[in-house]
Amino acid sequence: MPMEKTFNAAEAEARISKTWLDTRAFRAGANAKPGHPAFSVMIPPPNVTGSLHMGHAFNNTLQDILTRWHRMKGDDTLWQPGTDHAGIATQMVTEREMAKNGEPSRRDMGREAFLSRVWQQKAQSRGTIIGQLQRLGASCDWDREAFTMSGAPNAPEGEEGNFHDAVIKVFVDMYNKGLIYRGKRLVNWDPHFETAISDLEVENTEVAGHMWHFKYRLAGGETYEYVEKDENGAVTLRETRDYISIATTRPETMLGDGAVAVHPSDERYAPIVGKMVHLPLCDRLIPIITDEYPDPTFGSGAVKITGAHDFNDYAVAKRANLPCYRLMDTRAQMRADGAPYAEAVARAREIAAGSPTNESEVDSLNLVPEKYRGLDRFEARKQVIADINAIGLSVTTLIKETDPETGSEHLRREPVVEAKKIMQPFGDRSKVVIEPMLTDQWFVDTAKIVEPALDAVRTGQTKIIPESGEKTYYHWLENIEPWCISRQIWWGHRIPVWYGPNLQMVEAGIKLRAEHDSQEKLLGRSLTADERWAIIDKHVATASSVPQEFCAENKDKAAQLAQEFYGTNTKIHFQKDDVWSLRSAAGAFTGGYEDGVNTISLFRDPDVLDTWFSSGLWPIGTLGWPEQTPELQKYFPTSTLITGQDIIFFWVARMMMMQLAVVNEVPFKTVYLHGLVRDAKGKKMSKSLGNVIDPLEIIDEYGADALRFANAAMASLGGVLKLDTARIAGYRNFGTKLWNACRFAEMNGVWEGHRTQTQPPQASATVNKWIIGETAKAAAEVSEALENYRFDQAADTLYKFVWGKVCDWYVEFAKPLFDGEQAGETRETMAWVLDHCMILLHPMMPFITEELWATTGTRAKLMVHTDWPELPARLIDAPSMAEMTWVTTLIDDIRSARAQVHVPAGLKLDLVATAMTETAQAAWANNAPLIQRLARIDTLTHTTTAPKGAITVAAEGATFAIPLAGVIDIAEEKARLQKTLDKLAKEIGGLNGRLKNPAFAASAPEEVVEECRTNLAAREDEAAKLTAAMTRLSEIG
RNA sequence: GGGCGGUUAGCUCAGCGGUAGAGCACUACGUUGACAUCGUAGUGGCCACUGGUUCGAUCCCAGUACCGCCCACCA
Repeated sequence: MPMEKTFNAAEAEARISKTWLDTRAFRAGANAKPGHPAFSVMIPPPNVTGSLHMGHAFNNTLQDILTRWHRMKGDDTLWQPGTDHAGIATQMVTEREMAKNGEPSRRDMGREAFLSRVWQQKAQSRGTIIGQLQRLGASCDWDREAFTMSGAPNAPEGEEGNFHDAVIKVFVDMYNKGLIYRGKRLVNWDPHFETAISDLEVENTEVAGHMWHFKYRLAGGETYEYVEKDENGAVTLRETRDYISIATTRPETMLGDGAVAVHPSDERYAPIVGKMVHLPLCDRLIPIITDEYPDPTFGSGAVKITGAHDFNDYAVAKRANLPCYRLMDTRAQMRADGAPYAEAVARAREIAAGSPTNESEVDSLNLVPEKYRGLDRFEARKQVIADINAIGLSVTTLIKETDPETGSEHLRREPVVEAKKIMQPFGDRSKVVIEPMLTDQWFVDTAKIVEPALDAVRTGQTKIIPESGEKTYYHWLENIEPWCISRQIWWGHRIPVWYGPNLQMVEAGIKLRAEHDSQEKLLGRSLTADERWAIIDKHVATASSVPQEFCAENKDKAAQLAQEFYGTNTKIHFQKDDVWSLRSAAGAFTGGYEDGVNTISLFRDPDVLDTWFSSGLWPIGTLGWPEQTPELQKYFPTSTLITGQDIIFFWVARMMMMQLAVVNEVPFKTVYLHGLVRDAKGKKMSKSLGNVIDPLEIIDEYGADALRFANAAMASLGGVLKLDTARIAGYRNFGTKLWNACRFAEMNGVWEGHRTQTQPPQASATVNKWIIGETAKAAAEVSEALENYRFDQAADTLYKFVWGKVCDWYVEFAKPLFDGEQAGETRETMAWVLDHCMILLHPMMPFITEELWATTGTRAKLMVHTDWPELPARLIDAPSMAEMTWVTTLIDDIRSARAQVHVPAGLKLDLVATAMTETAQAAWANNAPLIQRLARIDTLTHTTTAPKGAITVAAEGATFAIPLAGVIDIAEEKARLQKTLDKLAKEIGGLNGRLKNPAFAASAPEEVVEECRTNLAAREDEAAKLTAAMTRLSEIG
């Protein structure tokens, strides 16, 4: 059956993909040759509920090109696929889906039920992205598909695997090595998802904000002389003040202020440092303290310090040992819990006066006055401002107003509110304003594991390309902050830590148990819950609030650790999962108590790990670690990681740190970083802009190969990736071009009885020798480009070779040859050349090449397993190359000359040679039919004198004339010649200028000088010929 | 504020010491033994600006302007 005119991608891709999958063509080690190295790539796992976007398409195309290339080379190749459980994102997607379906909410169904619901969601979505990757042609070993939550305790059937075990083991190991710790820190809190997030998950965005100025009055009605001076020390303002002025962009946080800070060098406030001020709206006094943090030149120079809701203030509060009062709940509403305000503030005053306290008590005190309790933080802000304005504690300014009716002017006082651009933190997922929040969280002590990760890149053990990526990497790692890894969500790896009472609490527990029992005996009844809690609180308050941690792989091991810790005289009991607090932990003492054996209650930490903690273990986790699997032996460290530069910190740096910390090896030898795929204009693709290009639609329209080739072509190192559909269409056309060259070959019997040949035929015709050489050249260039991750150069080379050399010239040259003596050799050559086009293109365009491969000959193996060529340089035959350059240049020149003087394209002309060197004559003789055909020349005659009324074409070693007396417009031909002469003159001028400069001859390398001379001679020769032609034309007209 | 990149044909980009290239777009012609998803020919550039190094700079260095991206705690 003859070939169709075009490749039917829609039909063929599915069929070919099935063949690959059915034959397990992508399995690890497929096509591996003995003695060849391993080549392994870890896919950046897409979110399990995600779908393929252009970034994936780009990223995976590059991985696939490398993988297919190495597989063809015979390397032991593994491309490890899989998906990420993507904690917050997946939980969000599932909850949204549940809401849509009218299912009960997450909290209503409870943790266990919700988790199985997420697993269900995962099962549903998983096929989507995997199928989409397969449509792209991704040659992953699909039998090895991994999942970052596989083997989790609640995983359903079919989700076995040990990724979860690996994650937990790493946590436990790192914990035991002191690399992971828990602490109450100020963290970024996402009020929408009600979880902590890491620094990296915060997006700082500039928004329009306001700055308000408040007065905090000095206690006891004290006053001071407030003096401002200019830079020369001259007094510019002097007044008696009974207040200090502070500025804030977040007025609602003033309710939690612990102090006002000024710079120690700030003379304006020197008289009042150490004095107390009234905190407006609150019955509290706070001190004026000094700290290096306030900038005397900014605002009033005085800063309110709210330790629990601002990162800078927190640092100041720590230095000054100020209590940090938390004002908001997990949803960033003003707290409504705890004791009434009057009670809380009374206790706060005691604490301020020096009464002993601890972190947990401070945290439990709700210092939000009743009227603000339960308000959203932004609502509270409005209220606070209004209330401060009302009591006259805003800094005001005088405004002159004109009464529109009477025209009379009067002055009015108005609070100063500055409009100001402020940087505001937003959650990268939730897009809500992030609240610094003082909570207990788990951290990786990154400072302790960062050095090996830095060294690995510094020493070149791991190479990052482009090189600028290394600078970014260093910059971040050298300034690394502790990594908050606990998340207050449900979908994820639960932190393997159980809490029990610390020894102080055990002691307190024994005491409270005694009190509890004696009370009951005294009253002769059971205590009420309130009575019981009162006892508990009394005893717990004096104990350290830090719980005893038991970090272990599982419950049993935790129990074992606990038993060892508390001694045999205790009974270990696990509290229900979802509730935990130290208060209730202590409360457990009032529960099971039998025969002098204390019941110790353990609670498992309800939090889960940051998704990036588990994906940080992707390289070893997917290979079966902690088992020492053969795959781990063979494929780790992996060869190349290809990923977006946007996750260099999230993922790359953390993989480096974690792999080094866990197995003391780098996870990969090379990291290839690429930018974000943007639209043709360079804009970010976004739904709101409506410029999103869906890779699947592109595949439907142009085929996967076109998209892939476009991706490769735009993958220049470090550049911005602008995707233009016009370009994709162009590469689809490129595929068609190759297709039709093969179709042409088919029509000419090239494929008859063809079997794959690694070595080219012994060619006698220059054209065949030439194209064999061009093929060898292209193959070498493509290999080199891929070696250097220059996908763009590989694509460019192939495009130019296949279209510009094979199709434009070789196919045309072959046409006359098929009729001659060298027909057989030419058929063989063409088959070999086209085979190599397919092979070299296969990593980039796998579908069309696999299809052509099957269509065009008898093949021992699928294209996907065909050997990558290593063609010896001797195939590049210099004389043939030179001769064909002469031929193609001559054809180009004749065509150009004809077109410029408007000779009809179809008209065959005679050619007259007025001068020809031996080389030129040989070149002509060898290729006459080719030239005649392509330049539309009838005959070649030789004369010594050029005919009059002819156009002239100068070639190397020859001058040709095309007699056109009466046909051509003399003026037009003169113009044409003049144009060429002008160009030559410019070149000659340049070359001459250089050669005549003595410094040039003295300093430039010999070969450059020589090349200049040769060039000049050639140009001058050509110019002479054309000048002569010009003269002849002038003689006529 | 700190860091990293970019500025080359109308558009999107290569090139990065020897005097500028591709694709697309555009113009003219064209069914020449595969291909109109095509062919042939052509138009189009003080390679951002200013200095410096060099025999020679689009390319190296310094500065300027503009444009991106990343990081950052000015209340």
